[in-house]
Amino acid sequence: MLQTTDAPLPANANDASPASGEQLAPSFSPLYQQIKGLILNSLRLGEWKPGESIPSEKDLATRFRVSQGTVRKAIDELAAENLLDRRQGKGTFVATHATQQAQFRFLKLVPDSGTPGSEGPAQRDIVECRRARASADVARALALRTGDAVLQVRRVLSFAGAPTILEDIWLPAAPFKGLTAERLANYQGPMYALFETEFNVRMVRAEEKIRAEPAIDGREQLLKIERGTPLLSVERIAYTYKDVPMELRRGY
Amino acid sequence: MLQTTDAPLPANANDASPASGEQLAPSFSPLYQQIKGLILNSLRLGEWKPGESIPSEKDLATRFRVSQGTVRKAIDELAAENLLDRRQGKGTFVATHATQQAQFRFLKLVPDSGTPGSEGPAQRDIVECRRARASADVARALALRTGDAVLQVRRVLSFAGAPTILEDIWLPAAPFKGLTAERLANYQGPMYALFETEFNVRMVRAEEKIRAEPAIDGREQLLKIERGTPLLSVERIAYTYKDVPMELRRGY
DNA sequence: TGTCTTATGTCTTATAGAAGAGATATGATT
DNA sequence: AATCATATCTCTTCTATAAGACATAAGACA
Repeated sequence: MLQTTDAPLPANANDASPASGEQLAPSFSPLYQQIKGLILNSLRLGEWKPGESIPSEKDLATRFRVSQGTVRKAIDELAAENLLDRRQGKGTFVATHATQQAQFRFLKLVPDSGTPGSEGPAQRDIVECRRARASADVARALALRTGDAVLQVRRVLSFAGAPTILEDIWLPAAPFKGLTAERLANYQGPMYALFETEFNVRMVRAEEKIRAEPAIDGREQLLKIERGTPLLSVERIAYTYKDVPMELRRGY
Repeated sequence: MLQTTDAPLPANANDASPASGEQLAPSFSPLYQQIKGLILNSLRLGEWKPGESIPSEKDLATRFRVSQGTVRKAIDELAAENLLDRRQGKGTFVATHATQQAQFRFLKLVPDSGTPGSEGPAQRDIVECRRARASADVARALALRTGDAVLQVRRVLSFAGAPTILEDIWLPAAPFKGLTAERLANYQGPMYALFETEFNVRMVRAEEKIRAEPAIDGREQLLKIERGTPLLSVERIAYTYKDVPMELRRGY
C-alpha cells in the first residue's frame, strides 16, 4: 500500500518548500515518517500555536488521506521528543515552556545540603545585556561568521538570597531584535517562554557539555565566593526546529 | 477482550512470585503492560541470556495467548529502555554491555583539547580491591545497613598515558563473592560485562549526580595533578532489574 | 561459484472497540 | 420555579488485532 496515493507526487517538493497544497512528500521513508514531517512543518510554520491543541487524529487522518493509526504513530514520536503533549480524552497540544519547565532538566540541581524540593523561586538579576560581535567560538556554536552581530546577556540566579548560578548567554541578533535588559528583567517565568511568545523562537533540543573550572575572571565576585573555588561549568547549545542553533549559554 | 482469558486468575500472584506457569497477572493494567512484565520476569530469571535472541514476536504471541501486535508494543517499550535490541529481519536480542557501551553515556567526555573520537583505548589500573564495612552514606545508596560487608574498588583510567579518571566503587559483598583485584585486572572489556557474565548481575539503569570538587585527600597524587585543581565529580548509582541498587561509583 | 527461492524474522498500515473528559440534557427535590 | 445531581451524548486518545510489506540469511540449483 506504500506510495500508492493518487496524488501527482511532485518530484522535487523539498523539505524547505512550504508544501504545495498538502501532498505527501515523495521520499521513500515509511508513511508515518512522512506524516511526521508534515506535522513538523505545520508546527514550524506556526499553524498551531504553542499551548493549544492540534486537530484530532481523525481530522489529520482525513486531511493527509491516511488512516488514524498512521497519524497516531507520527504523533507518538513527536510526543516522545517533547514537541507535542497528549492528553487522553482532551486532545494533543503543542508543548510550551510555560507548563513544561522540566524540558531542560540539567537544572534539576540538588543543593549539596538541604531539602531538594523547597528552594523557593529563583531570583534573577540581569547583570548586562548588550550588542556585540561574535568571537570565533561563539560564531561556531551559533553557525554564524566571526564578527556577526550577537546579543550577549549575563545574569545571576539566586536561591534563598545566595547567588548560585552565573549565566552567560549569546543569541544571534537578527531573530531577537528588540530584546533589552528591561524586557528580560520584567518578564516573569522562564526565559524560553519569553522567546516563544515575543520572538516566535521555540527551543526544541539542547546539547550540553560539562566541565569543572576555577572561579576566576570576575566570576568569583558576582557569585560572592572565594577566587579559585571549583565551579561546575555547563555549556549549552539550544536548537530550534530543524536543528538550527539559536542560543549558546554557559552556566556556572 | 480485556481480561477474558479462561485462566483461573489467581487473586494474589504478586510481582515477586516467580509466576505460576504462564498465566496473565490479575492486574487491571493494559494487556501489553502485563506482557511487558512477563517478559521482564523471564529476562530477570535468565531464561534468555544476554547477547542472544529471544523468541520471535509470533512465538511469544502464541505463548501468551495474545496477538503479535500486542507483544510488539511490549517489546517496543523494553527496547526504548535499552533492555532489548531489535534488528529487522534478524530478531530481538537481550541487550548486553559488550556491544552496547554507550549505555551509560556520561563517559562520552570530550577532551578539552583534541579530537573526540581518537583517544585510543583506555588503560585501566586497579589500585586496590578490598572488603570493608559500609559507611552510612554508602549503605544508604546501596539499600544496606551501616556496617554491612561491601567490596571497595579503586581504579585509575588513563588515556594516552595520562591518568584522567579516578574511580571509587562500592559493591554489595554478597552478589559479588569471589571478585578479586586479579580478576578485575585480567578482564578485558567493560566492567559491567564482567559483572554480567561472571556474577549474573546486569546493570539496567543508573542515576548520576554531578558536582565540582577540588583535588584533595590523595586524589591529586593518583591523577598526578596539582593539589586543589577543580575536578568533575560524578556519583552514580547503578540499578539492576526491579530497581535494586547494586553499585555506587564515584568518578573524578 | 553465483544466483534464485524460500523460510523466518520485524516493520508498516489499517480497523474496531474501549476508556477518559466535557458538555448538554434530564429529572427529582426543595 | 430554581437548583442540584445524574444520565447521556460526543469528542478525544488508547488498546488490541490482523494482514501484508520489507529485511535477512540459508539452502537449492544451475
